[in-house]
Amino acid sequence: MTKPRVTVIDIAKAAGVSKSTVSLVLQGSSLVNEGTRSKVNVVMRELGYVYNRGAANLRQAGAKSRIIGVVVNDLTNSFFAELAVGVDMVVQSAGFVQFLSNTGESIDRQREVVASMREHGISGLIVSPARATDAADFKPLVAAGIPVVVVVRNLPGAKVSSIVSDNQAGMMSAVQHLAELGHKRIAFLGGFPDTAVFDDRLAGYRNGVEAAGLGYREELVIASAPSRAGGVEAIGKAIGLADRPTAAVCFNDAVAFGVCDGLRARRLEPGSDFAVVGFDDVIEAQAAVPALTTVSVDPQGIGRRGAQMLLKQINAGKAEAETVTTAVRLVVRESCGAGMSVKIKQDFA
Amino acid sequence: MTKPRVTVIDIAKAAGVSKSTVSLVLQGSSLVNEGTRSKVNVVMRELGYVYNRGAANLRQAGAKSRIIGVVVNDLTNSFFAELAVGVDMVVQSAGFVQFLSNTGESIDRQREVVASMREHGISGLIVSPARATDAADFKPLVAAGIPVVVVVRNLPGAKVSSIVSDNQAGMMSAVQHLAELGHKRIAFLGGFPDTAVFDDRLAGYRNGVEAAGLGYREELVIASAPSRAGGVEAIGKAIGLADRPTAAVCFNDAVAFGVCDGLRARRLEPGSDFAVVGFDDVIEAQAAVPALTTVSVDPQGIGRRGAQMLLKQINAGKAEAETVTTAVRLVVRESCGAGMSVKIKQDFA
DNA sequence: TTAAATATTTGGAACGTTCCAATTCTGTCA
DNA sequence: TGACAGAATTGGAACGTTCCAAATATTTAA
Repeated sequence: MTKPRVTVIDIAKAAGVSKSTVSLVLQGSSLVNEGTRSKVNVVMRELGYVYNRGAANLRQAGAKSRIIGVVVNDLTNSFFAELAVGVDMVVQSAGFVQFLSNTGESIDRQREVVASMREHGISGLIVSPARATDAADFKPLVAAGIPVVVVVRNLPGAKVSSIVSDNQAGMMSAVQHLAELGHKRIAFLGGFPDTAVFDDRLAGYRNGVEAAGLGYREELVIASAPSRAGGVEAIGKAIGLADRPTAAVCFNDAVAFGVCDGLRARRLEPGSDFAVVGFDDVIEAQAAVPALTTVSVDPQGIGRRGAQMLLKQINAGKAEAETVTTAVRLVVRESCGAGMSVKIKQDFA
Repeated sequence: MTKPRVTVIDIAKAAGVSKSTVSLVLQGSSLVNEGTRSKVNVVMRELGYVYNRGAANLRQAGAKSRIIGVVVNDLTNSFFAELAVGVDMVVQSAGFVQFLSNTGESIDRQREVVASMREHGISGLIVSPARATDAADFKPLVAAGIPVVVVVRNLPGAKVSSIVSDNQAGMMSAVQHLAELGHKRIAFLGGFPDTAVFDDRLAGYRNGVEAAGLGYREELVIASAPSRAGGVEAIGKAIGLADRPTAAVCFNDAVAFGVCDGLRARRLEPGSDFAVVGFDDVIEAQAAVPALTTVSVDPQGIGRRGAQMLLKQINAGKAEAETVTTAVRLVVRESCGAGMSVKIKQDFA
C-alpha cells in the first residue's frame, strides 16, 4: 500500500555516490562538484525523492525546523484572518512554513495547540492569546529557547516580545473627533474589563474626555461582551441613563455594529441621531450602512511586523524581549455624523 | 543557550526504568504497571519532558504524523476562513493538528506549500486548489498513499475525493426566483470561464432560463474577474446591451457587490431598479445595503465534512475517491427586489 | 512446591538524515 | 617524478523514538 520511502541512500546508490554526497547536494553545499550535483538532482527527480525533514531535524539537534506556529483566537473574525495572511507572507518568503491554529478563545485549546506545536518542533510562535491567558503559560517555551511574539493583546507579566496597536492614542483621537463635532456626553461601550486591551482603550477614552474638558464620568462607561450582541446590550443601558449620551466610542467594530442595531430598534438612526465610532476597521466597516467611523489598525501589517520580529529573534538565536506599538488612524465615515448639518446636532445636544 | 533536550532516556534514568518502558507509557500501552506508569509520568512532569514527534515518526515509518495540511487560495475571503475553521474543528478533536497555508491563487506558491507539507510528513491534505491547478499536480501525493480531499473547486481529471457545493442547483434556483418575480431578461455576470465552478454555475443558469421558458441567450453571459472590480466591469457591459437585462445572477458575492457599485454609479438602485443575486452568502452579505439575496453555501460545513472524509480515508488506509456535492439554499433578502411592489417591476419590464 | 501461564520490563536494532574526521582524487610546482 | 595543496568524496556515529524478541517477575493451578 504505502510505497517504501525513497531515501537518500537509494539516491546515492542509483547515482553511484555516497549518501554523504547526496546530503551535501541537499543542503546546496559548495563543496560538491557541479557535475555530481546535477547527476544527483536528476536521480532525485527520477525516483521521486521526498526530503524527510523529521529525520534531518532530529540530527541537527537544536537546529531549527523551519516551522512557525501561529495561534489566533478567532479566525472567523476577518481581523485575525488578515493578521494570519500578513504573517504568512513574510514567513513563507523566508522559507518557513506556517502552522496555524484557532483557539476560539478557549484557553484549554490554546494549551493543547501550543503543546502540539512544541512537539512538532516549531522554531518560533506568534500568538494572539485567548482571554485570561496566564502570563506564565509561555514561560516553558522561552525557557527552551523558542522565541515567542505576542500580538494584538499584550500579556503584562510575560517576558516575551509583543506588538500591539496603539489602543490608547486611537481611542483618544476618536473621542477628540466626537468632541470637535460638538458632543458633550460621550459614552464608552462594550468590552470585558479584565483585559489589557480594555484597559488601554479605556485609558485613551479617559484622556480624551479630560483633554476635551468634558470630565470623566464613570456611569458613561458600560462594559459588555465584545460582540455585536454585547453592543446591543450596552446601548440599551446607555439610552436608559438619566443624562443620556449623544455619542459613543465602542470597544471594537463588532460592538459598534451592535450599537447601531440597538439604536435602530429604538427608532434612532446611527449617524444622524446618535454618533458611533468603532475600533479595528474590519472589512465590513466601510460597506456597512451607515459606513462605520472607526480606528483603523491594519492587522495584516501587524502580522507582517510580528513575523519579522520573530524571524529576527530566531536568526539572532537570542530572544531580546521587545515591545512595539503600531500607529493607528481614525477613519471618518458616516456613523459619527460628521457629514450631518450642525443644526441636527444642536437640536440633539 | 538552548538547553539540552530532555529525552526519554533521561526520564528512564531518573525513574529507574528502561527507555522502552517510558516509551510504552508515552503511548498509553496497557502493558505497563499502573505504579510504574504514574511514577514515569511524575518524572516527566518534573523534568519538563517534551515529546519529540519527529523522532517518533521517523521510527514508525509509514505511520502517521497526525498533521493535516490545509491549503486555501484566499484566506482574506471570509468564505475560506470559515472553511478552515470548520476543518480545524474536526481535525483537532480527532487529535490531529492543522497546517494551514494560503496560496493567494498563485499556483507556484501552491506547489511550494504542498511540497513543504509533504516534507513535513502530513498524513492528509485538504485543498481548495488555486485557479488553473493541473489535475496531475496531486498525483504524487496519492501515489505515496497520502489522502487528498479537494474542496470548493473540483479538479476534473484528478482521482481524488472532492466536496463541492451544488453550484448548478443553486444557480438554477436563483434564476427561477428572478423569473417568478417577473424578470424576462436575466444576465449571468462575472467569473472566469476556465474553471469548473464557472461551468457548473453557468449550466445552472442555462437550465434555469430554459426551464422558465426564457431561452438561453449568449450575449447575456458576461465573464469577468470574480471580484468586486470584475462586477463593476461586467455590469457596465450589461447595461450597454441593446436589449438591456433587468436582473442578474452573479458568479459570486464579490461580483454581486461590484455590480451594485456599478449600478449606483449609473444612478440605478440595486433591488428596486435592477435585481441582483449573489452566490456564497459571505458574512458581509446580510449586513450590506441592500442586503444581498444570495445562494448560501455554509463553508464551515464544507470544511467539517471535508475533514471527516479525509480522516475516514486516513483511518481506512485506502483512499476511495469519493465525490459529494452539498446542498445549497437561496436566501432571499433585498437586492433581488422581492420586497418591492409589483408596479415598479412592471414599469421596468 | 513446581510448572505453566501471565504480567511486566528490557536491551538492542532500526528509521533517514547530518556531521565529523578521514580519505581519495586532481592538479601543480619544483 | 614526488610531494603537496586543494577539491571532492566518504564511511561511520549520532539524533530520540518505537519495535521486536527475549528476559524477568508475578500469579495461578496442580
